[in-house]
Amino acid sequence: MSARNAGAVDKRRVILDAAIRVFAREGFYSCRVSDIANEAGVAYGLVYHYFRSKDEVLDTLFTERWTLLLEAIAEVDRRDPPIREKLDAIASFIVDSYQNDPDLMKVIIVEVTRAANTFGRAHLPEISQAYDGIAAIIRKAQEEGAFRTDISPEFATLCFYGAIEQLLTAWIFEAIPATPDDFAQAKQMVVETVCGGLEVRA
Amino acid sequence: MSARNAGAVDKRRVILDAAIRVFAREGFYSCRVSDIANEAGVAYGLVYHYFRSKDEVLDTLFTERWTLLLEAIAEVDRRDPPIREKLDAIASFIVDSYQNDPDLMKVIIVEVTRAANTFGRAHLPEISQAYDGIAAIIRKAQEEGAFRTDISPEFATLCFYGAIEQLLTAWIFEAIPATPDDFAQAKQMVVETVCGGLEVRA
DNA sequence: TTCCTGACTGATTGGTGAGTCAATCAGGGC
DNA sequence: GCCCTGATTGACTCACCAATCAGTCAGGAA
Repeated sequence: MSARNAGAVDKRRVILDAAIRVFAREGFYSCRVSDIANEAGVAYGLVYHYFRSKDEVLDTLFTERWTLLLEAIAEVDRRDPPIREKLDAIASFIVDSYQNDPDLMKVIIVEVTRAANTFGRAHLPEISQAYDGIAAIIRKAQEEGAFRTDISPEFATLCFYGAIEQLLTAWIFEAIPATPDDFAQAKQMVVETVCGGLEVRA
Repeated sequence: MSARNAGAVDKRRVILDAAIRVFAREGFYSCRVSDIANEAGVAYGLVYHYFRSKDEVLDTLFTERWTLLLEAIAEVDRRDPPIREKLDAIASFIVDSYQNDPDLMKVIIVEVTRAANTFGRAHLPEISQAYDGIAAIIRKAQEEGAFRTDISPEFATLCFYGAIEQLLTAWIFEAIPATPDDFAQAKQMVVETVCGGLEVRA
């Protein structure tokens, strides 16, 4: 890609990684593009060499990661394990993502999936796609008789995804502890609670 | 209060109501203070006569409404009906608030409770107070043997509140229908799902 | 009638920060 | 050696907007 830096770092990547830290620390609106450039150790203008605008930096970060989530959901559905394992795999993917890169997940949740006027609206199709994927999985569980049918799949999805996002929010706000143990317990408890409420009673 | 307008409207209130609409429509950061003044049909400077800053307008809106939520939670706990009714009352209060004034609830959720860098951090004590209230209610249900004890009250609260907030978010994004029937069903289904997952199995 | 208070006005200011652009520099092909 | 391409730089521009402030106006008190 770069002739000048054959073995050197990809500056575009460096800028994106710096942007994650800056957006997480100061918020998208509060930070300045020069903050990103400084954090990346790069000249101001280079940000505009690689990205058309400040917005495009955030769009890129979101799309990169959300694509992985959509793939994870599709993969789970393809392997077709028992419903509990499916939901566990999805919850784990999201929680693990946070554990591995809390700053990035913070940015995605705070600045995109919950930003109803700006980026959230813009990325609504991709966000909805994730909901639809989860809803399809739940619908199948209902058809197979594992889940009760008096709660719509779309609604069950909102409960499931909402619980996970609230969990991440609590970590983001540092309102609950975040040791590796807490992460492990949390996944298990979300699945336990939601599946518990959706399963057909014996 | 006003000597000049003895029988006239309270301009402070007019400004707050206009701010709700403007914040909901354009977002706190994107809108200008002049938008609020125009919407209120009031001179620009009057906003600064009643409020020290743009921030203070949002702070006021949030605190006004959140106080009502905290009172509702306390009241439910005081009356001490069965646990299902308690959670139903809380879910109903929030969903009804949205139904009655969607713009205000949109602003509170999008701009405050989910704004981890700005207003959310600032109002964390009040937000946490609501969580604590709900957690206390769930803890009592556990002590009385109605709820299973292997899921912590704090965690159960996150699931419950997270599901509700995700529901509102879906309405805010216009991702799900919002007829009076949908509101009624929604409350019922949140309580059903979460209680279902938390109750002790027969 | 005069003065005082406080609601109300809107032009102005001052700071800020996104995006531009002209210039520099390094490497590769000829 | 020379040109071309594209990465890289950072000073500058320009629009925007929060906050200020000097003033107007209305009603009540004295």
